[in-house]
Amino acid sequence: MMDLRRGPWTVDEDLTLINYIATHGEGRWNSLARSAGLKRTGKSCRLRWLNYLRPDVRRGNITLEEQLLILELHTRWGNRWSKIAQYLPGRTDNEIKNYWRTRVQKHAKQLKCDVNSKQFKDAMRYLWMPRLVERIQAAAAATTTTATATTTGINNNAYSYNNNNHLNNNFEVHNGKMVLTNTTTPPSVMNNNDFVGSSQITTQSYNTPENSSTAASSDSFGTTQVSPISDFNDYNYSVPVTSNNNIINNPGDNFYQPCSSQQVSYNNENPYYGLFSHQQQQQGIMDLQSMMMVEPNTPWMMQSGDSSSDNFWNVENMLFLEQQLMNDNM
DNA sequence: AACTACGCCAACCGCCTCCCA
DNA sequence: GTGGGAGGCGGTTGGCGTAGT
Repeated sequence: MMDLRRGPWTVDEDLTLINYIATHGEGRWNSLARSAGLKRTGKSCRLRWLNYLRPDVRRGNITLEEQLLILELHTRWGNRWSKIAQYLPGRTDNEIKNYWRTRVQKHAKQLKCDVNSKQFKDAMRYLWMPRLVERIQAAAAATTTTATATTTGINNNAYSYNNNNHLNNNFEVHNGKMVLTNTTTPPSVMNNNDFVGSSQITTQSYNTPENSSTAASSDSFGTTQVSPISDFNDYNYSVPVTSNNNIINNPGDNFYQPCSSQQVSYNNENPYYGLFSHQQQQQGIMDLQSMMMVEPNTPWMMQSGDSSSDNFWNVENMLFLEQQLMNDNM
């Protein structure tokens, strides 16, 4: 009650908390705070641990792949930050929430529309997300020219407690397809309904650095079973479409698709292939054009060459998008 | 150099649910 | 059944760094 500290944590406090948890484990945060001699509330200790000190917390910029995933998952679940965070290993709900508020809402502000408005959601779907896919592809293409990537099924992703040596991507590209991978503990509360529709959920060992070299199958090795609930490895990331390429607005169980040769993928001719139906593309571009017409010099019309990581609606993109739609018409 | 505006993000707050006595 | 504690979650705030003037 008395003499409780607030505000930023000191290095000493951090070390005290880390050492205490290393010895006694986490949980029962109020008594933990008292026992460890920290003049903090249990809540404060819990938050500090989960959002900052936890060994597997991932720091640094949100990658393109993560941005894409956040946008997609937010369209499904809204502000369910903790649920979204479950799909971005190493990222905290706080971090994702901050990303959304600072970056995404900034764009909505630039567009002079509400972040929850149809206008803005269309802008995300028809501009931002395709642009992200395109950039991810471009980056992947650059990578694959220097590396001989093979697709054999399960990836060997070592589960690691080293902050900098894991979790760099939830996606990898194999044979030109975005493949959702998971390199750490899958969501502990995930159930099958959250995930794959028709495909079989299998269990999988998550590997310590010691056994990572033997992780090329879904067999259990009997070592360090972290949370073998569902197999995150080797799922294509794609915007789900029906057989006639109509986008599934609420993908539900079909969102993450298992790898298969029939998987809709992106190609060089039309990066938006499989993303949106022709009608939706038409409607989307018309909506966006009408937005642009209102105020042609709105600040979100960035100049090309701006390399801002989340700048997606520059003149180049708009022209490119329009060109693609015109080609589609022919 | 000084000041201001703005973006980022760690931390806090309040409400809710769950669990257990 | 119920009251209280613990933990979880989403919204909000405030401090710090930096870019702009």
